[in-house]
Amino acid sequence: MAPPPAAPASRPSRRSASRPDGTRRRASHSMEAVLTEAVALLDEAGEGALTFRALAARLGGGVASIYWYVASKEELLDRAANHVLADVLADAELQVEREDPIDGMRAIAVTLFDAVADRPWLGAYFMRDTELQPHGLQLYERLGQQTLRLDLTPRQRFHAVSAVIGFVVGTAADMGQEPPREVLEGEITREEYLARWAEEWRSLDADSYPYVHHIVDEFATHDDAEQFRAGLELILAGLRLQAGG
Amino acid sequence: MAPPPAAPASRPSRRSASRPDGTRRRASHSMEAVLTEAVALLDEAGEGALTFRALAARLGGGVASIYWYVASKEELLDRAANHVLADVLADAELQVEREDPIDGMRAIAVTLFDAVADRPWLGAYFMRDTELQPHGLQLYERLGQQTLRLDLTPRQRFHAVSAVIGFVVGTAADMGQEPPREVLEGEITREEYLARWAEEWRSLDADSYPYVHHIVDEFATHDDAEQFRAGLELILAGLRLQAGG
DNA sequence: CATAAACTAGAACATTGTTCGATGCGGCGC
DNA sequence: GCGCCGCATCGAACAATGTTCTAGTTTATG
Repeated sequence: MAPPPAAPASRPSRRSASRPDGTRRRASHSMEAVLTEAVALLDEAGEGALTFRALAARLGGGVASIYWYVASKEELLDRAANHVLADVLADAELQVEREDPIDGMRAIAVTLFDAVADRPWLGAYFMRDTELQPHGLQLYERLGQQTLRLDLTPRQRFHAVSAVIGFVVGTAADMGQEPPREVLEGEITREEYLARWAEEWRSLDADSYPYVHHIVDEFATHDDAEQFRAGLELILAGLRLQAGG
Repeated sequence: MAPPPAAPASRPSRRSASRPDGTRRRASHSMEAVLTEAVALLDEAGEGALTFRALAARLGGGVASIYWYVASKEELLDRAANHVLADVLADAELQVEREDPIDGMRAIAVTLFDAVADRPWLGAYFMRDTELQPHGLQLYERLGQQTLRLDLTPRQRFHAVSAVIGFVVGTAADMGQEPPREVLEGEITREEYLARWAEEWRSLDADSYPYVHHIVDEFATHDDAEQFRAGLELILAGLRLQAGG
């Protein structure tokens, strides 16, 4: 979505086919292995867990080796995002053959949401650099293709796709914020946690916070996915209206 | 928007009235000063520029002193966000007296967007902890109050407000990503930068990327604020429809 | 076999958030 | 005045991180 830096030609960063031979003294990585382990680290313990040292240990090599494949941590995360988006894209391609283009948009949006929701880091690195993230660009393209089947101007199509992506990424990143330790470590459940917050809200002055009191029960029992879907429907309804029903 | 950690009672964190007396050996801060300088640092040079050492230097004191007011950098950013939201809230309050509740929602959303757009860090820390961010909660309340004037169920109201905030914060954070050095240092303008990216897109295969080609001109000349407004209108149109026109 | 490119890695560096312990400052009871 | 105690400040040290330097080893190719 956001403007990408023009990629400086930089290092070759080509993969090396590590032969299936198991007996090698020195660790042999290959770009694929680096990204796979990086994503694994990210998925297991969140963004904070991805350090060059932890990654090197997992690869059984030295810290500096990673720099042969990647020029910086930023690039590592850009590439890791693209790596994950390959699966998202594959899923999305399957669901594109809808009669109704808006159904197609919804399907892609939901797929992307699911991916970002349990990978909070992905939101921040989605389509930052189209050169490093071809899969992100393709996802963008797929979503946009649906709008080509709607009666809209190019500008309206551009705005529609931007809106959907902004909403998906923003909402997912927001919902995916690292839960506090208490929940992560299983001390309390998500419900208890929500209830605790709800209680805090209920203790607010009712006259000053009529809305908060009005929705506090909904909040306490809400489901993230349903909340997302509801918001998405608003956008899609507005879009359908714009396209002339 | 996202669940907040239950605030551990922690340090008192009260302000101390630093007397106007200029001749003091030791630096006397006060919470207000800390937050003000932190925000200034953030605004001047982005999230990366806010370090405890830089902040201490600006305050003319030692690094460890800041920890008397704030338990961690996380809390510092939460409080800084709340500090900024005070102004946003004041702006929003002025624009709430609309006839049409949806006009009111739009006004608040635009105000919040403007604030986040040129403060990328704000998006990531918006309403993370309502106890530390009362202003964020009040903004949420104000937005929600508009929906009380619409014919909706509590759940629909909850979803509507969540959708608007998710879209605003997500889009603004996305658009507000740090521009690359070339642009920041004035080597090239934003237009040239966009044009460069557009050129890259135009070089893609036209059959595989029909949509990208279709909107590339729109992209090259697009205005962030207009793009945001267009997306917001989609949500609000969907909402109006849901409320029965 | 020699040469260059592909690839690995140890050690060192600067910078960051955070903690510890010591020290000053202000008012209050006596 | 004196001593005490809570508020407030700060220097120094720590561990962790991204990154660079430099040197080494492997692999393909002629």
